[in-house]
Amino acid sequence: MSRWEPNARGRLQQSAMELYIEHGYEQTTVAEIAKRAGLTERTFFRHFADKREVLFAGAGPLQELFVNTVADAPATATPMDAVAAALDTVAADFKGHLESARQRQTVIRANAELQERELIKLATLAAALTEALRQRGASDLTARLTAEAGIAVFKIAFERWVGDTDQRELSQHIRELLDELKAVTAGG
Amino acid sequence: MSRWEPNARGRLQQSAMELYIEHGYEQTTVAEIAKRAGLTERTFFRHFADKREVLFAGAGPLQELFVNTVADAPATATPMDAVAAALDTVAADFKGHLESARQRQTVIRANAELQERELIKLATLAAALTEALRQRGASDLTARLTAEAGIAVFKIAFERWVGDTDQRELSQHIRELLDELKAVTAGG
DNA sequence: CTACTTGATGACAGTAGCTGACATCGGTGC
DNA sequence: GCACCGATGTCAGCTACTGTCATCAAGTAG
Repeated sequence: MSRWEPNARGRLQQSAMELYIEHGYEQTTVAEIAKRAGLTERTFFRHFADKREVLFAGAGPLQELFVNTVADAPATATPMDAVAAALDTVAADFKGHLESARQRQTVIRANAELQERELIKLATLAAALTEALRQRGASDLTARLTAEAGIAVFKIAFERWVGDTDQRELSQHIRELLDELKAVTAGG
Repeated sequence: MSRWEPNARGRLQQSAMELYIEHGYEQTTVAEIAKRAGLTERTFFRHFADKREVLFAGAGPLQELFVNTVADAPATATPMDAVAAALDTVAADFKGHLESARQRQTVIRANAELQERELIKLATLAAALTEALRQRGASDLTARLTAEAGIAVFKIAFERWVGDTDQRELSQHIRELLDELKAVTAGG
């Protein structure tokens, strides 16, 4: 028998999410999160860099999925094609997790610090996408802009997905946004 | 004669900038900034919501300039045309301030908290742009996406402007990015 | 001229996020 | 059996940030 309960990190994530929902992010102290998880405040900070980071554990895997899909796209695909393929893959990955996504977004939308953290996660994702596109031979300029446009599409599609009351899938929102992007930039 | 030296806010901004450059953002305490400005820590927090905000006083006027230019664009202009016009106006406004922009970006790039704050300022700007485009009659979807694309162009152009060693103007970078955006979304 | 109000600042105490240093003690390898 | 490792606890401390009350020049009313 081991000295401690297993999965301290997971318990901290769950406790944090519960408390952020119950009382709000600002009203929750790290000490409370740790206590609910059966740990101390100091241990919280060994697992997560700060009070915000505990909500963003999924960012790493999401970025991997994005980057791998771009890397695996056929060599003939344009940069935007490769990004579109990644968006499809990611949309499939979110399928069935609408409710948890909604809860998380509700917490984040209620607090500016959390929005900041989400934005920098998306910016990091865009940087990783940029690098993946460069690996495929795109120019710096093309890679950077395509990545930013792709992330913009993802961000807006995601917001609409969790905000909508109808039954549209994330992948449908993404397709709509990609079409709209083409339309919006076509003129002139 | 008045009771205190005038322009406390400006003195705080200048002191903060100097100290962030001299010793770095993290190594600077708010008490030090206030002391250099001849004030107390408490007064710093009456002028700025937090230690980061003192670097972003220009965000408000910038947003106004963006929004007003979009609003004043001819009724026949497409949403992207209106945003392009705003980008031109903003580029003209930055002309001649390359060195101060560089200093500021150097400080921001060295610290994650400051990058987060910059990102949320850009997101707020995108939201304001979205609203301005909606006022012109654009749909929610079009307005949102055009605003985000425009801000992406601005962000990348600005980075290249302050990062480049050559003599290209911000407006040239913006034109190049707008062309590239069209090219990148045209395919398929 | 006096009294009252206003507004920017100072003084001070307190909370909470976050860090460094050291102790603890099951599990693991030799 | 012993040394080491790694996850956790304990504790002291710094600093960002807030609430509250005091201060006092300048403006305003009468």
